[in-house]
Amino acid sequence: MVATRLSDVAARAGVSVKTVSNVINDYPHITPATRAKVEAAIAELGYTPNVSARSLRKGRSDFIALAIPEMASPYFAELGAAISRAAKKRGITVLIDQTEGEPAAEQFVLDGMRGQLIDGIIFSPITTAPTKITVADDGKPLLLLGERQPGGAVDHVAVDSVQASFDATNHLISLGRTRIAAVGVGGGAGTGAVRRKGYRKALKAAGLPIDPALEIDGTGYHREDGAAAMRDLLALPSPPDAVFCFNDLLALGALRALADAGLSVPGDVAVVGFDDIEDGRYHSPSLTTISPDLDWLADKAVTLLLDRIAGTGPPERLDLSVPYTLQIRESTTG
Amino acid sequence: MVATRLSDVAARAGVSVKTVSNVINDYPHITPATRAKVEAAIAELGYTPNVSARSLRKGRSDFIALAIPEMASPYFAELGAAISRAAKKRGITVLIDQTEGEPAAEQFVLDGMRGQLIDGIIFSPITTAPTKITVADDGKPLLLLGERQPGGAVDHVAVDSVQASFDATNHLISLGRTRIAAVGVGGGAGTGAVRRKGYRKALKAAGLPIDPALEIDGTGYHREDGAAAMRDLLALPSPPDAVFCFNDLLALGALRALADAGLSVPGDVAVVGFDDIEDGRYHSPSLTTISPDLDWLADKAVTLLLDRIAGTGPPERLDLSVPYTLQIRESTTG
DNA sequence: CTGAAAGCGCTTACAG
DNA sequence: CTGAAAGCGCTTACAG
Repeated sequence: MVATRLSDVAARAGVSVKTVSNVINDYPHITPATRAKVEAAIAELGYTPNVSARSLRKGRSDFIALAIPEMASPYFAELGAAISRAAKKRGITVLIDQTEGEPAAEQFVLDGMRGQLIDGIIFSPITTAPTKITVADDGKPLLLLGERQPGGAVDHVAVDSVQASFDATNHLISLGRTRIAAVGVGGGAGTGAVRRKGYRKALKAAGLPIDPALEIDGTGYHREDGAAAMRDLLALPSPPDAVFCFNDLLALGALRALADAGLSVPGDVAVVGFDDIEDGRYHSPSLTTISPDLDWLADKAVTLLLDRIAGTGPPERLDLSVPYTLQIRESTTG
Repeated sequence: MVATRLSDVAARAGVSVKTVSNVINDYPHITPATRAKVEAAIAELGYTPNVSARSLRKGRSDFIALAIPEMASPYFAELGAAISRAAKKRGITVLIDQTEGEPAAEQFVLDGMRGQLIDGIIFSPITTAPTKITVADDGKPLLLLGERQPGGAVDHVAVDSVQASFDATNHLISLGRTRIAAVGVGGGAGTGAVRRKGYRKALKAAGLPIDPALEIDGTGYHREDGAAAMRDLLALPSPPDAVFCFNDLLALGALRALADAGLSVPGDVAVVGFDDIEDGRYHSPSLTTISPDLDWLADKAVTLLLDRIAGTGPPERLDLSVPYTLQIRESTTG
């Protein structure tokens, strides 16, 4: 596009290209006078560096990829916004890649997205089992979001889902509920299994029975899955008096099904979600949910990935636990 | 990263680099035998082209930017997903840039996002007035989403907001409502003004009075703005019996405020939105709204922008009108 | 502190 | 149909 090159700036400022490059890259040992001359020339010519040339030479693009199942899903949209913001602060651009949960797309990510102009990858898998995740030796730095891979070789940043699910279930128990359903046990990449673990743990701790009829698959984690799950639960001989949905979309779908059935929330059935997306906060009734600190997550994930890219990260793989709170709202306390 | 270069492939296949390049770029006049040899070498070495080098040489990156106010807002998240998908089909990668409605960020976009590795820009402004939008002569191709700029020099793809707002308001009139409020008249980049135009037009056509007290600013277009607007409307000496909100988030906020006030929808107040985001479809009551065809929008926007980049677009600036439907749901018909 | 030159990995005229 | 070579615009040893 613009024809201005580094050498044009150098000519105009009366210095060598090396000097201009030094100024642009903020290297030391430039006299203020030289710097001023160069900066004036840059301004006059409206020069901007050619990113392709720089990447080619340096072997770094200052781009990272964020691979998520779908950006239109509110949790991932909010996550993407947080990560983009955190990266921008560090001069890094985020490329968002939608895998749509397709195994081939997820494998492409695990293979380092070869040919893509990126220095590293933040990946939220949904199809690939955590145990299947390994990094190629010649691959780009990879950081995983979501459920943990015990003993894996990849950095992780995630909420402690077992503990959070225990807390969510326990909240329902503390309200005196005894038939507590779980929706989303079939969730991908280990999510369903891990959250069910916390759910069952809370039931056991309270001396409540575990009833497989109350554990619903809910694969897909969308509103329609939550609504369908709730309809199934209401059709049971003895329906639940509370539901822990493994994400907020499932919970919002469940609330819709409860409204359709003419039941009151939390009077007849209390509902808890997971994620704290904005929809849930404004919904009527507002949704009790697990609220992870997305800004914390984004900051740590970007920082750690950039450390890996720079080769300055710790020698061992890291497993960071995202702070969260249980937000108690109308769907459990009226 | 990977050390394999074009010349390595050429050496392995026993041909020149030119031939390998020809195979990769699908140029004609390659014998099937040569092609097979080259493809075998590529597969054996796991070769992938270096994108920086290619961009530097060709002066094209096959990246386009999508500049939107915020990707966590459901409408923009859904728009971003649709545009990413449409671009991917054509081998183009979309870079999402969040302006957060900041004037400086929007100006940066209008200046062609200099220094960014992109061939063109799809831009949804929110702060910059449509009349202020012009393109630099040396700038990259730019395509605008949102309200029209009459007589401007930039391609546009947008819903006919006047007509759509007329339809939405008319739907409320046809239900016998007579005090119809409008929320969002202060919306950025002309949106509020244009939608109010359609709203007023419908009132006039029906012989209903225009009451400025029923036109609420609603700037921000988020749920909280809709809730605040609704509370203001309910505090009027004679509150409205219907509300046309200029986007779905405003409408969802209004529904929340109506629920808090113990009013029934649509019994006491009917509500219409604009955008057809997924939240509205599952909300209880589900939201009557204007539903633009986002896949149509994404396809046309990407195609037209790529034509501009290639220099094959029509000589005149284009103004494409996105098909839409009025989705009638519970918030107006119970 | 600065200059001249090589080279990152491609694509593309230019010859053959 | 293929080969040898130039050049896209940077950064970075290497000299001075």
